[in-house]
Amino acid sequence: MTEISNAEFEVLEALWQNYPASANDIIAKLNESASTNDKNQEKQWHDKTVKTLLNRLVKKQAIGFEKQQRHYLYSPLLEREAYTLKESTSLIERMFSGKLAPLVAGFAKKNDLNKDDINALKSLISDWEKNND
Amino acid sequence: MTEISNAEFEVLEALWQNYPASANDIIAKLNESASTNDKNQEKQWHDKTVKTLLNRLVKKQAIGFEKQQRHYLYSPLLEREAYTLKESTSLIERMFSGKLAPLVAGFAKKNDLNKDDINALKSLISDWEKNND
DNA sequence: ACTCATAGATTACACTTGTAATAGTTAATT
DNA sequence: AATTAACTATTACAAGTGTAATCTATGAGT
Repeated sequence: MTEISNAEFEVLEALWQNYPASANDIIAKLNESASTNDKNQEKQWHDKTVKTLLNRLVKKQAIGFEKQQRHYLYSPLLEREAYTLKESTSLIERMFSGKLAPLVAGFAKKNDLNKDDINALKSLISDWEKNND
Repeated sequence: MTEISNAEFEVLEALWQNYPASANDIIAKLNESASTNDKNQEKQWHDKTVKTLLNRLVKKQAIGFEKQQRHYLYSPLLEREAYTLKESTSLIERMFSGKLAPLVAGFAKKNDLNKDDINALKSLISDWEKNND
C-alpha cells in the first residue's frame, strides 16, 4: 500500500467517522465540522477535489466502494487504529530512534500535558504492569 | 519556514549530530551508519543528491553555512528539539485530536513498550506532578 | 601560468500532491 | 423519447520530492 497524503488522510478520516458513505456524504461531513459555530472559518472542500481524492484512495486501495444504483458507497479498507499506529511508529522511529519516552518528554517540557493526560498515562502504565510482570 | 521533506530531514539529522560540517562530512555521516556491521544494507546516499538536499535546506532556511576557503561549513538553524516537537504535535493533532494518550495506548496495545519505556514514563509523570500540583 | 580536480550552482526529470475543470454516462424529468 | 441533472472518470497544472547529471568557478598541483 502506497503512502496516503495529508489531504487524502482527511478524506479517509471523514469516511472512518461514518461509512459506508456516498461521495456527497463525505463532502458534507468534511464541510460541516462544527458549522454550528458561525465564525467557523474551516477550510471548505470543493467537491471536485474530494472526488479526486476518493479516486486516489481507491487506486491506493485504502478504500473500496460498491455500486449503489447511480452512485457509489465507499468504505475504508484500512482500520483507523492500524493506520495511526503505523504512522506514529514511523514518526517515532524517524525522530526518536523508536523510543516513545522522548516524545512524551517533549510534551511534558512544553507543559502540554494536563491532569487528564497524566491520568490516562498512569492508567496505561498500570494496565501494562498488570500484564507484563 | 516551509516544510522539510523526509529526505531533507535525514540530511538535517546528520547535521544535528555533528556541526558545523562540510558537505563531505555530512555525506560520510549519512553513509557510515554502523558500517562496522558488514551486512549493513543501509541506503547509500549519492553525493549529488545530498548536495541538492543541502541546497534546498539552505533555501528553506533550515540550515546556514559560512564560507571556509573553497567549501562551506553548514550548521542547522533549527533546534532539533523544537522541530521534533512541532512535528509530533502536528501528527498528534491530526490523528488523535491533539491527545497524547491514544498514541501511547496504541503502543501499549501493540506491546511495543518495555520496562525501560515504562520507567521513563513514570519518571516523566512524577516530574510533571512535582511541578503541577 | 596552466591544467585539473572539486565544490557548489544550475538543470533535469519522473512522480506525487493539492486543487480543480472538463468529458463522458446514466438515471431522472418533462 | 429527448433533455437535463447528477455522478464518475479523465485531464490539467503548478509546486514539491527523490534522485541525479551537467555546468561553472576556483583552489591545488605541476
